[in-house]
Amino acid sequence: MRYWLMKTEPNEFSIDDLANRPNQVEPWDGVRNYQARNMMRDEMKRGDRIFFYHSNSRPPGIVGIAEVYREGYPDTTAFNPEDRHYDSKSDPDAPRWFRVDVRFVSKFQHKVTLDMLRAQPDLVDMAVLRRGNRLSITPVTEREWSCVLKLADERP
DNA sequence: GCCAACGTTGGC
DNA sequence: GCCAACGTTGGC
Repeated sequence: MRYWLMKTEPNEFSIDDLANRPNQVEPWDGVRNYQARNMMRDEMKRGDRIFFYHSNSRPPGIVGIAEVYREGYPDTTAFNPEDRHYDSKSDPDAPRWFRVDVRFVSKFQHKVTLDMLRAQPDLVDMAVLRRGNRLSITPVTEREWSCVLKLADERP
């Protein structure tokens, strides 16, 4: 099993939105970046765990855990001209964009903030913390995963 | 609202 | 294939 981190703006889609969905499942669509597409299409497997990260939030940070519920399949929002993520170059016969479905697992008592992550020596190499990183999906190592879980627990 | 970082686009 | 222009991301 692998670990991931997925970013979302909570005013667009938050962990509470996910928890309130029927079956607590939601398709992660609208991603229009090839690196993120490749991870969803090729690498993310059912049962993989996901840190749910709120960006453009005060403060930004990890708010809980989700899991991959359905593995990569075509993102049909790319075919819909009415959709804000419409891409005329995505052909239904050869889809350009993919999504996974994610399922809610748990919400932290307290957000593990970006500042807390940056203060951890064990997390200096964490992909999401790399300077200038804008990828909305990044891999997380097992070591990083348990370090963040510890931070979530330690918080009073 | 600002702006640094970075991906994408398109002219050449 | 280069690179300037442009758009987006996301912290601050």
